[in-house]
Amino acid sequence: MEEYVKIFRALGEPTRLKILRILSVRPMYVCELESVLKISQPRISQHLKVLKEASVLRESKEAQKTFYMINGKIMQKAMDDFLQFLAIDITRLPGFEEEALRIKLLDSDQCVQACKAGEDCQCSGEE
Amino acid sequence: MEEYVKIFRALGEPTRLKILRILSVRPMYVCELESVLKISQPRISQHLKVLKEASVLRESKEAQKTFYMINGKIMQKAMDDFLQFLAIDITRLPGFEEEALRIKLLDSDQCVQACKAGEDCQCSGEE
DNA sequence: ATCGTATATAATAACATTATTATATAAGTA
DNA sequence: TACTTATATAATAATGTTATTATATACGAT
Repeated sequence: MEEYVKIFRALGEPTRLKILRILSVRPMYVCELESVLKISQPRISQHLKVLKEASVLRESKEAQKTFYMINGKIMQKAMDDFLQFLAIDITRLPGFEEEALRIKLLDSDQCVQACKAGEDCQCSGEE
Repeated sequence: MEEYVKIFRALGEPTRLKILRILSVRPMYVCELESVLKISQPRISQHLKVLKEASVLRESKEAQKTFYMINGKIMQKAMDDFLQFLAIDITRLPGFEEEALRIKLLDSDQCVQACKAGEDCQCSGEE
């Protein structure tokens, strides 16, 4: 799940989306991005780092320059995988063991049964 | 673009992804979520609000209870649209007029020409 | 070696997000 | 009406993110 958090968080920021949109025209050097975006170089470098760490971008060092390009397939794949992650049977999902159990218990859970039937509902603080 | 920022930011948070994953088992009342997640009710309500404002969730009020469910199609659509947004010709993209122009100028831009040729490169601070 | 260029990193200030605690609203019940 | 329940909202403290300014690294050229 952390994978999805990382990629969505990387994408959920306007400057980074802008960088991404520009790099999708063609791969660029940092100095080219600077020239296109008209924002400071450290700001660009930091955002590039976040995108790179989320595997959205790849870099290619050329002497003292760095060439950045989109990892297009990884983005498509992450989104497909994410929709799968939502669709798959929760009992098979590592990290959701307790939640899966509690959902099962919901239906036999007095409090929630009552809740669903429109009776008293005090579902918190138990266990 | 703000649309994408909003939805990705909403998805880029572990508690919210967890909520989403659980609601994808089936729609639930807030009190059920509380029971499954074992986290505080205001915390859940606040995250539900963020997800709702990103159109990822819909709610249905039933008396004093609120039933939350996933807006599955909107998520699929947002992701498709996003990949389109990256693929479309940038000169046709509202909000990217200046950037499109500067990319065009890149190739006629002395500084960047030099940069690409491996000569001196001082692409910032101009204009 | 020294200098300049391209990029990265560190430190910091400004700002935003998250979780908690306390309180408000709104609906059903006695 | 007063009481309880379900949920939302407000205020706050703790934490994380972003932008800036300053500095470091690493490479090429002189």
